[in-house]
Amino acid sequence: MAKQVKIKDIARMAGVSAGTVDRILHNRGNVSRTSREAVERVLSETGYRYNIHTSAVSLRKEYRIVIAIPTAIKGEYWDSIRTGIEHAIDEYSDISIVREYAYYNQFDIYSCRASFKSITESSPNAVIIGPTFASETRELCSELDRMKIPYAFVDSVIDGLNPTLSFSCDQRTCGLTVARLLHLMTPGGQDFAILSSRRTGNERSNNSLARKAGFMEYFGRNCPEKNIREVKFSVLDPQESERDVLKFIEENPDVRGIAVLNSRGFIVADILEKRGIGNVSLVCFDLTDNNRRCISKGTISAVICQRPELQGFYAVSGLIRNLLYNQEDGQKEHLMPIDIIIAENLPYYKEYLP
Amino acid sequence: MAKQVKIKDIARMAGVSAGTVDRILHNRGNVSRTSREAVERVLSETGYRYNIHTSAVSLRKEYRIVIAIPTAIKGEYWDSIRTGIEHAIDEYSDISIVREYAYYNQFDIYSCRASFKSITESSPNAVIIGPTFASETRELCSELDRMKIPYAFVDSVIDGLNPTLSFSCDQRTCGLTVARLLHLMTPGGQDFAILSSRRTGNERSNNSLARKAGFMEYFGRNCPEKNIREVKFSVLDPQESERDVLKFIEENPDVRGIAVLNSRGFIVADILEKRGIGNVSLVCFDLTDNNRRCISKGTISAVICQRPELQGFYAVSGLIRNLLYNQEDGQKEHLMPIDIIIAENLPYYKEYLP
DNA sequence: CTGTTAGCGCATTCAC
DNA sequence: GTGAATGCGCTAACAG
Repeated sequence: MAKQVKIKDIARMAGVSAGTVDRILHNRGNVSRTSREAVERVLSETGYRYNIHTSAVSLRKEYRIVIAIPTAIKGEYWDSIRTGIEHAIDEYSDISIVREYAYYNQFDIYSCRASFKSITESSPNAVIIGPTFASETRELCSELDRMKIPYAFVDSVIDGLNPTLSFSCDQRTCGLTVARLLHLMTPGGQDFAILSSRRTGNERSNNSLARKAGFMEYFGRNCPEKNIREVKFSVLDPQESERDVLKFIEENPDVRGIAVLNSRGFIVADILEKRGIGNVSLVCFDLTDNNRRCISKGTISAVICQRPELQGFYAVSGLIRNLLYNQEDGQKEHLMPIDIIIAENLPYYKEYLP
Repeated sequence: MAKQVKIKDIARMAGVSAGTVDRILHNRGNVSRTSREAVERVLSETGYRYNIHTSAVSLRKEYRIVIAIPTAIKGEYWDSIRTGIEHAIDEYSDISIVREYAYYNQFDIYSCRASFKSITESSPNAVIIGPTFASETRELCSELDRMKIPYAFVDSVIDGLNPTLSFSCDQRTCGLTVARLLHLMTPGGQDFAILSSRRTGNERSNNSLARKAGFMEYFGRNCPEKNIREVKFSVLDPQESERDVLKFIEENPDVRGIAVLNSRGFIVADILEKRGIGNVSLVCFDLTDNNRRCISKGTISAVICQRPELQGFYAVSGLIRNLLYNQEDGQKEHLMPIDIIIAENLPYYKEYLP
């Protein structure tokens, strides 16, 4: 039963006017110590929370949010993040939000630099960053810090930076989970493999390392006798992919379980299917359209989903809360749930409903 | 870029006043056919959506929502639903919502009748129902229909009724998923078992049947050679439970995988652990505190989670939207995702974050 | 430094 | 059947 008390009430109770209370609530300065103390006391006594609706009504500014993420190709990982972002902007359509995408090519550091440069030049009200290149991101963030522009990370976090908010999964735990699933999905398997992408520049390299560490940790702890092979394959050139994968399979006929520690599991699945190799189980990351197709078909056994849509959604809503209501209170680093998708629960999987 | 246009704009464009537009928007009658048509045309042309904030501000009514669910014991299934409900009410604290719980004992049909009777007598603005007893629920709903009170189902749905909203999982698919997990978790297992609760009255009986059907369907389709035993055990009297479970294990030494098609998996897990029976894997439903403990410990292999908190949350928010904004548009029946929880992804599992 | 005041967009009387 | 007028709680500009 909080929320009855209004700004006028606490003004009266503190013996000041509504304007003063408002100044205090928004750290807008120009308030005497005595007033501030009186008001703050009443504030905490009453547990005042202002009405988000009336607040939004009065506060009729326009906010510009720039989103700096790798190019979002329909049905792929970054597109899910984008979907969540759009969803949030739509949900908050009562507040004027202008969003601008500053896409960059995750394999091209120059495109990243160009994109990041344009951001600080346009001085937006907030930024959402899908960090790929560490040092470029660092530079961008230190500039944003200087300009006092809030920013949120999605997908992953760069060490040593201090974003307003971040949304990502614990990648070591993802690796553990993948290992567990692969182990389960490969009854009697003795040899396992990690396939990772060759030539992906810096692509989420932190993520990949942590995933691998988790994966190895699982097998080291639970079945040190298993052999874990590792090989890189091309994810850009289909012919090369096929050659890489088939060569690996030929040379390692005892491998029965393959983990692809990125979202490109479908590439491997499609190759194996095409060649009629059906006795190998496959686990990978991210519920992209292609992976979805392979799970239904059974050529991928399981996928780890990091709730990319929700990451995007929360990044926007969190930044809006920060901009509108200075809500710094909450947690800053959010570790998302790690979802497990198999053929059975795929049909009903979605990240939000209404 | 919708949402620029306001009520005054469309009033002007239709050559009427704001009041008339409002009457049309809220089906409040007293409006001429010509006006209505003019306005509706402009409305659809502009894709008008009114501002949820200003709307909420003006619309300063108090709403009473009654929640009729089985008694929520801390850390158990219905308590998660309750948590989601509370969370939503808190989130909507800007709108005056009074909630009243009409708990009933899910094993006592008389308590259910009494609880349901009190509901219609108090004529609330909306009702959330966790349906257990089918015919009692039917009666309640037909009364609510008559009184034109919107109601939402959580956890499950009763056939032939027409709730404003419903949130539940597809139980057959849950059964399939449990079967798949149990199959995976029990390498080399030949005999499997379903343990279900004895003496639970009508407890979610529809759910149980559908779950079992899904479970049997999986094994029938994928490994018809496996034997599926079935036995009931007490979930109320610990001594009796123990006797039931141990007797079953003794008589069926070849069973290596047990599915408990309700949330009481921990009871079986604890008994097995106590007796040092470690070679049996166990899969059950719902991430209760007890099940959580058993998953961490490894005495339960996997759990299916039906996002009860989100069910509660969405039931409230959906009803509020219905009450405030007559938003009948959206989908009515919502089938929740089916989450798979194992030891690895348990630590980060949560239903919402910020 | 402080109090007063004019809206924000919408819902709802209340005269016409 | 209709339009003008009032107020919701809060913000921000302005006058002191």
